[in-house]
Amino acid sequence: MLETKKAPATELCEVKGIHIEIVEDVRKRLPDSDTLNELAYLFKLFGDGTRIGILWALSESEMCVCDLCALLNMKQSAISHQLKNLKQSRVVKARREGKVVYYALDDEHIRRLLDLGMVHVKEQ
Amino acid sequence: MLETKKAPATELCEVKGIHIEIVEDVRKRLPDSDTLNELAYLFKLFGDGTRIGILWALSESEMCVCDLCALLNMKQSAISHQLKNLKQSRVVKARREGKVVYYALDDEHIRRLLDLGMVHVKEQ
DNA sequence: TTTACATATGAATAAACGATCATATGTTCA
DNA sequence: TGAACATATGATCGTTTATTCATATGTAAA
Repeated sequence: MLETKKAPATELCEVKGIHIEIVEDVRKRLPDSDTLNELAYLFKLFGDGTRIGILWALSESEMCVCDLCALLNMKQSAISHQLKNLKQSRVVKARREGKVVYYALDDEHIRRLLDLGMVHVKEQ
Repeated sequence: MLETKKAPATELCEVKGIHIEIVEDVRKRLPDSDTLNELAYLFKLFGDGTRIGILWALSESEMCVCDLCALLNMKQSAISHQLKNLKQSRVVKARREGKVVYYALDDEHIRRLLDLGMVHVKEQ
């Protein structure tokens, strides 16, 4: 095992970049970082087993909180907490009927995202 | 503020479920939990600011690691670690040319996922 | 107006995660 | 063969996050 030579190449790497033209060109077309973070946050909501279970279930049928608990075998408060997150980002919507609150996917994009993701998973 | 009555309604809730038929019907159509977890993991990969930056950049152009470092202003090892995660799930692919490794999106589904997610973000 | 049920929520905690540092590996060229 | 560069990776660490518990809120029926 060798000792490091002298100066860390790492620092320079970031600054130099290999293909300045490409980097600058892509930078122009990159959404601003707020937008990218919003996008990341949307996907993060899909990126958890419990939440993806909720979403897939709701893509099949509107369901109340207790239905989701039973289906996914999770505590009621866990489901409620996650539904709150999903609702805040308009991924699901809620409708109260007496004591019961029914949840559903907010729009068709959500279903299409689920389907498209599944295509990638299924194609091995 | 009231004291709790007697027995926790919470436990029963999970078992009872309000709409047994719906729950059982949805259960039949729900993918098995391994598949759902794979799907969640795929979305989780999209659910981070650095990785979504990488992915959006690669949707514009093939780029090497140093290009991505410069573009996103991140340390080389951070980028490399994330590229490893993305590669493991076949979200990106790598091509070596001498010392330089070029990364690109693995297939068209990835680009479509990005676009579809952005539609949701943009429509306020 | 209590009781029971359905849902929501704050606090606490353990687990997962991303960035960093140090260093290793792989490649080219002198 | 050794110096320089590009990339990869293991270990560490601070932060984030999902779940749980306890309890609050909201609603309906007795």
